[in-house]
Amino acid sequence: MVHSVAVIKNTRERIMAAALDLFAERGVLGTPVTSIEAAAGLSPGSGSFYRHFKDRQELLAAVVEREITRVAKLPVDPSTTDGTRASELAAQLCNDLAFLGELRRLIAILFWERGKAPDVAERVRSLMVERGVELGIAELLLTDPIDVVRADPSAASTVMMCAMVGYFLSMEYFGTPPAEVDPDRFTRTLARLLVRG
Amino acid sequence: MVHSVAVIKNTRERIMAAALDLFAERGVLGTPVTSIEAAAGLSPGSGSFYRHFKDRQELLAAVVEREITRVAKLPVDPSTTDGTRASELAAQLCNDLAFLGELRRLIAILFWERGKAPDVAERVRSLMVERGVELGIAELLLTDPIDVVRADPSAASTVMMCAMVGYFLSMEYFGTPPAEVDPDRFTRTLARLLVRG
DNA sequence: GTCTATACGTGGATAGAC
DNA sequence: GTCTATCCACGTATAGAC
Repeated sequence: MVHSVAVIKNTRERIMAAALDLFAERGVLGTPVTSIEAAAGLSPGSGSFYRHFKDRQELLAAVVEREITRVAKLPVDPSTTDGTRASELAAQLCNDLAFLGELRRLIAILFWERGKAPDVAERVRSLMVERGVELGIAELLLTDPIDVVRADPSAASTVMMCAMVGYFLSMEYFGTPPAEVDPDRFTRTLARLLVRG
Repeated sequence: MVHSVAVIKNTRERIMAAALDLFAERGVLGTPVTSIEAAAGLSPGSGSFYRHFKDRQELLAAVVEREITRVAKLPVDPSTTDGTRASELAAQLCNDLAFLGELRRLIAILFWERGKAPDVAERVRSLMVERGVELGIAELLLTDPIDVVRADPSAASTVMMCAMVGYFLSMEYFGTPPAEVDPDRFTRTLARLLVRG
């Protein structure tokens, strides 16, 4: 029974896809429903949007939920987490940078929404931490750690995470890192500060 | 000749002071002129605002300019930059964290304005970099540096700056650092990763 | 399910009295 | 220099035809 399933993605999908980009780019307040309609191929100003969502807030919630789910399901690029050498950690950090790239829109929306959505902030934060710190990296740091890491492993993890987040956000919001250092040099240097070899 | 100078700060000042906070808190788009008037003790909805500024954009420019000037003039808390020991760097980093605190509103406005004000982004960025990296810290790192720092000093500086910025922004936007690490532990650990002793 | 048309509210900005 | 009053643009949201 085929029921002639629509070949073209249905409108609800197109609205969500368009809104994700627009919300990340201009913020929720900065993207009127009219422009969402336009971006979704609907006539701007017609209330066609409202056949699919109650209002902009409901759309926002749906979009964020969907994107969190998508990102959470992304496979954890392994890159051999068994050894302890700096080059392996550097590779792991490169993966983490890519993961932050996937979180880009969510982070942008979060920043636009500032205090307005503490629950979203918390969920995005734990996505970052779980992926970046808990899952593999912490153990990597704990394998034959240097003195500083041994002295306070969670502080060292925090430094690592903050450096990554700071680098990523500098790129996103300043258009460039504090100095002119490319991702490869950055992750390599960070890794060498944290582990032996 | 006293000319009876106004004891109460004049309205233009009050508007700018109010706007700085409101813009940082809710963004420019998120703070109607009416609310600026209210916050400045004027009747909201009266156009009294427009006797002092042409429009909101002009106000924004004035406010940002003024705040950049204020922050740039802040004295560079010295905290003895002569030695090379980790505790001294940590102290310096604590000062830097305080300095980022002074930049708080500018950074917030910058984030709200995203791509809209690349010139402001550049100026805030250089305020950060000049204060944090160029001015004292770079030399500190170069005095009897550890291998990693010697190998690529500007990459190491970048890691340091990014860690600081990442820590600061995590506090501001997530309400907490990636893990529960207070500023003191954070700066101490970061310092120990970067210098001998 | 999308359109045209429209009612309504909020906020930007000006006019003119005081 | 601040007020009241007002105009206008824009965006939200609904009604009803197709």
